[in-house]
Amino acid sequence: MPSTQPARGMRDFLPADLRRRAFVIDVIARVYQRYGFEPLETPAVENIETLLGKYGEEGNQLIFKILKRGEHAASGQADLALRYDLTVPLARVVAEHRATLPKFFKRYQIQPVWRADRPARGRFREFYQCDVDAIGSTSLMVEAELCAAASEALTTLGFADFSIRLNHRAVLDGMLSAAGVVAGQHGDALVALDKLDKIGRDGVLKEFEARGLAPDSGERLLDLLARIAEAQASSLADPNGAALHLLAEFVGTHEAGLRGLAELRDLLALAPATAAAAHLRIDPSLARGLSYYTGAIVEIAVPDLAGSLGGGGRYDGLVGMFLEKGAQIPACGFSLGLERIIVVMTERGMFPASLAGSSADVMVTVWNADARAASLALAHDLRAAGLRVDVYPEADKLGKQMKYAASRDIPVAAILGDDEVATGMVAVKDLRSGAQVTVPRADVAAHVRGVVALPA
RNA sequence: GUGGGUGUAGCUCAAGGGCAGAGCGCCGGACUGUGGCUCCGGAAGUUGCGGGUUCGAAUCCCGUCAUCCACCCCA
Repeated sequence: MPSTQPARGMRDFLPADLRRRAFVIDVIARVYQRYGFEPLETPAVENIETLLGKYGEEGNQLIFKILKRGEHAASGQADLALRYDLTVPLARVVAEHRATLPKFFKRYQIQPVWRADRPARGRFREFYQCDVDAIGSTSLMVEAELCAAASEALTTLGFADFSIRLNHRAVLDGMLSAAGVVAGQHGDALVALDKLDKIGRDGVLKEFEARGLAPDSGERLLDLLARIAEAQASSLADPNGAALHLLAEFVGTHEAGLRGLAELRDLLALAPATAAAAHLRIDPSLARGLSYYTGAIVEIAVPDLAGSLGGGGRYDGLVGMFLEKGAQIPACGFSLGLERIIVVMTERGMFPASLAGSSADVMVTVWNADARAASLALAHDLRAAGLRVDVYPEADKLGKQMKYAASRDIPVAAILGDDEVATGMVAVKDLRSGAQVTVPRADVAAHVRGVVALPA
């Protein structure tokens, strides 16, 4: 007998799970829509060349590959793959439809992605991302609106204590160059630096050594980060300004670094007018793993989760990888991780109590075989009146039917027995209070509404 | 990918070489027109799977799969 468990890292979503997921997705989608983003869906499967080389070395290995079919099946070669994120498929779509899409294309996309990763707490092999991206503009207005949209989505869900860590790839370049890290080793240095909050100062220095980086470069970078953290803590009125000041000192005349700092200043100047205002925090140690980012990068953190709730950034070169040589279309996007949000909301008890409710407002009982049609007819009328109605499917003993309704948390039973049919009445029982009244058949819907406190 | 924990009834868990158990749930009855409370009875397990040690294995050993935790990485 085959196992009844879903494949490793995959999950079945039972009704109670799905209600919570649908609630979160609905909140996020509505906020995205309010910011003028349009819906998009793309296939689960992409040609493998579409995905390869877009995510960096780690990413390439985590792509779920689909072997060639037919006579090539034995070769182990893959020509298709499950999508790894929603950003690369978007870049492909933008390149494919660039002639007809609006000049500034703003889309949101809430779909599953797949990674051949080892499952862990809050981490799965199939999981949903909630992406918003704006294509076609290099303006920092775009970053500001994306941060605002993500902030508003989280705030609407009930999060108050999140921070949006903010950095810039060009600033990182400037920092590393100023610290004496040669261009070819920037990636290694970033990976090490990114772990500062987990492994501490000494851990980062060891990483530098392990990766063949000059120890004094590491020292200088760590000193800078420590000075910035200190300055942020002591300038509560303007921690971001203090951080930018120190970064500017350190970066000196590095051209890209100066450009990045100017962009961060620009973004911070725009943010006070948005929902992201209180949440943005310059964090010079933020690097992010994906290789396609070119400008501002952000990540959302909450205190009680090791990983992030979401992240994003500017990727002005990605769409160009699907275009004729030299062509480029600027883009910037943000992704909220549905699973992470649900984990934290569940732990904190943030879901509204109404989500735990039942699947039906009322259950119609079935007296005996002859009464089956009468019960269906009653259910039909109640449904026409807008109620959610379950009909017990068999003519079991009434006690069993009541027990079933109670076990499903259905608040009302409509009992249609011989006596009721003969007199044109229906017995309506409130299963929560035990109160039962017999009302004329025509009044059942109104009465049930009253019992479950629905508006007429 | 690394290290560790755990797999026994539908669920939560006992039994640590000598007859596989409890609570909850489920089914039937006390109550043939009414759930929750009570009482009585019942069904239910190849102890994850495969091998080994032993007179005898849920228990010890090896392997394997699943799952959880901490790392690595990420959403």
